[in-house]
Amino acid sequence: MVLTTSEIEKLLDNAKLRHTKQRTQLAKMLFKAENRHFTAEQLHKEAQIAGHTISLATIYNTLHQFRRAGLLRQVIVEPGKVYFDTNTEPHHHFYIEDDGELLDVERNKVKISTLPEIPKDCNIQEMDVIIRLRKK
Amino acid sequence: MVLTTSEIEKLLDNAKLRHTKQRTQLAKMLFKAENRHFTAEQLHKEAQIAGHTISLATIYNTLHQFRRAGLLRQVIVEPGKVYFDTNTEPHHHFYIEDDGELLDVERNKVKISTLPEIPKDCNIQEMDVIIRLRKK
DNA sequence: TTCTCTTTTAGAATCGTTCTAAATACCTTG
DNA sequence: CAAGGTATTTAGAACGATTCTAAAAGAGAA
Repeated sequence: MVLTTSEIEKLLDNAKLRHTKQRTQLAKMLFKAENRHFTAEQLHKEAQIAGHTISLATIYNTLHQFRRAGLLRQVIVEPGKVYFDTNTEPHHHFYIEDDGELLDVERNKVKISTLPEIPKDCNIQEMDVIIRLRKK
Repeated sequence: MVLTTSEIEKLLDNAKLRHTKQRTQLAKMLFKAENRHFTAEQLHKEAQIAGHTISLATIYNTLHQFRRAGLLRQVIVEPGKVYFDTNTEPHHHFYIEDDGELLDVERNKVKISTLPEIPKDCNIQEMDVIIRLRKK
């Protein structure tokens, strides 16, 4: 299931971003029924294969704009590389170290029953659980 | 409490690493009673302030050797920067985003009662819990 | 000592990402 | 529709952390 043009327009409007060719193309690639994990470079390659001309700088700009608009989330599992995730619900990850693949773990699949005491001058911003896997 | 020279020698022997001036200096800086979190650059500055002449390349080499020997662990919480941790026991972290500080959370302070099903061709390598904090 | 192998080093190279400044696109308003 | 002003895109330079390279220095054995 791919978003229709008017759904994309609504999405960009909500994010207070102008409708441009590049943003529309990227939104169409990203926001489908299934959630996705990808890096900026991967998305750039994919866009080129799809025949879109879009610079890497624009990929980065757009991903950060989408992130600020709450449409994407960053996942940090490896030094020197940032993954983006279209699933913005609270949830966790499997990370398959052999091939750098990320998989979602639904929030309710990891039950955390005790939490440590938070330093008194701090608030919890987010909580990441990463289960690192290796292929047998 | 600082390790004695002979304790350092034992540590390097166990890691099957020759006793060199640089490795000894770094081991003395790192393995004290209290666990530490630091980046390669931070350690490099600290060594220079302590009056040791040691190149950044050697810092990196040595940290990776210590890690392979199980004396250190890497923590990945921020894009483009690797933290090292002298605490090699299974445990978790607070990460104070405002100033990039890492704090240990003892393993038993986070009780994980349910785990998701692991993909059948994989083994759990490690499990990281990072609680991201912001100062009020 | 001398020989060999390991370690250290400065500096170059690399990689993902961000920055810069110029070109282009978009959206008003006349 | 044209003009003007702002937003966006872009190529390429710059950046920061890390790794690599090749040469010099150090350690250990004979």
